[in-house]
Amino acid sequence: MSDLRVRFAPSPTGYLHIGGARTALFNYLLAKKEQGIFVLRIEDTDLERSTQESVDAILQAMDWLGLSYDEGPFYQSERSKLYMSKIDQLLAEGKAYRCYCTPEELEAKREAAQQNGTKPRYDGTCRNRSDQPDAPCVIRFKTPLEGATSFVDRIKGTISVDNAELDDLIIARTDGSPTYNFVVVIDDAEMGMTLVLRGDDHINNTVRQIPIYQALGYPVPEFGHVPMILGSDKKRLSKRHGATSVMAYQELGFLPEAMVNYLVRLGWSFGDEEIFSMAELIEKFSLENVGRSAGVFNPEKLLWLNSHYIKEKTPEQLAELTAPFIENLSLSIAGGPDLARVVKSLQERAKTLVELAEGAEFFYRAIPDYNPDDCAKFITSAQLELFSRLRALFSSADDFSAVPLKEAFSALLEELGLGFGKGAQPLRVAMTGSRGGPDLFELVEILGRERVLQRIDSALERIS
RNA sequence: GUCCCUAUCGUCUAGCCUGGCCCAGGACACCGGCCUUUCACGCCGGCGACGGGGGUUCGAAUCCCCCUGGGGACGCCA
Repeated sequence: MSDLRVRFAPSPTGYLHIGGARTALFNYLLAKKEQGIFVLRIEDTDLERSTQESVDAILQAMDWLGLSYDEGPFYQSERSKLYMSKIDQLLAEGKAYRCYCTPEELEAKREAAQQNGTKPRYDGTCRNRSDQPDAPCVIRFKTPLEGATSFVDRIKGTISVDNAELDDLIIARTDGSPTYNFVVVIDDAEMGMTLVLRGDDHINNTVRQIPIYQALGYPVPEFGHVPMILGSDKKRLSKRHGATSVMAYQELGFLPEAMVNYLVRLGWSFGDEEIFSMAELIEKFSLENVGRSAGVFNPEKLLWLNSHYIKEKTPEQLAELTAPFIENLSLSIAGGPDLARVVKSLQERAKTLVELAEGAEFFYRAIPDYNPDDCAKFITSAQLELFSRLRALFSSADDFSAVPLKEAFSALLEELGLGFGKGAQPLRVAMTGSRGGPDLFELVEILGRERVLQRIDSALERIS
């Protein structure tokens, strides 16, 4: 048991996306590895945009990935009393002040600064005003005017910014509600975080938050900033690049093991190893091996990992996972061939559960969907005798299993003077509707005598 | 624009701190071959990178500087 305390603090304004999932994962892994505590906190200070659906979606996605938390979820919306008292404290100590500038005035100042070629910052108009009129105002934090704020980032090393670059940030809005940069500090401090590990888009926030810790007399935690995830065009990952929601990948037929493995390897490495179970990650993960630069999200590699984990499942596990996807195809599994045997025959051919379900389709249709081109080639009057003989063979076979069936089939082909491929392809198309798919006699066995005969009859019908 | 971060194959990365073992290793993708009744899997092989320029050094992917590229931040959002 170490005293490490880390957290994941999403704002419930949408689904858990790929980037958020990775920071959550890194925090989780670190906590597990160090036997520390992983806290979940919901940052819902923006009441306008926060929704319960988003909270549920985030919780569901974390659960799917296997990221359990030790404390929480805590909701910032329930902690306003604490925040208010801290604002009062800063005001009383002269470390914060009321600002009466209107949004319009600020907007004008920002524009002027942009024109000037300098960073738009609040100019401190109200910082030293002596009157305190009873008018709408926000509360601003007095950022140190001189010196620099620096910290040693656990991933990036020393980061330092001149305080002159910073401005007096708003810690409470006109309606009195506290803002993000303020509540984050209070929560991270009050919840005893020893390390704040978040996306590197927060680096700028970190240097603004450190003076607040100091003003409030809190110990400053350690920080680590994880690089961003980019799309294939090196732009920040967004919907334009495809699915960004973690749960969208679940619907696409991805396994959580694959997602976790992919996410962790995007920005972290352990020598030449590529495949990691959660248990191995907990053992091997460390911040030292996290890269410092942004990475491009690569769906191809995710797909490869997914096919790897599909192959690793037992047929029974896979059957359970695939069943809902088959039902999505409006097919009924009940009454059809045994699903575990079906997925086993398809297992090494599918990269996703969706592909697996699609591959299983012909098993669960009364008559397969015949591919016109393949039929035109393999189910023709030239195959009339073949199919008739096959019908007789299959109906009279004593042992309806792959090996003896294949032997009998080979003997028949020899008798007819046909090569194996000449006979196998027509049979395959008759059984599955097209070329491609599992081992022919394996699938024949799985279908069983009744369905096989049905399909041969159906093929014979098509010929005539 | 200003500030912060960052820079090895198309992509994820190893190597960099502690220069020589690196004319740079692995993985995905791609290409070719083998296996095979099909499609896949698998196996074997191939293509492919130290962003540029200056230093330092006997020697630099590794250390220093500049340039350039990329990302982020600049909100009464989080």
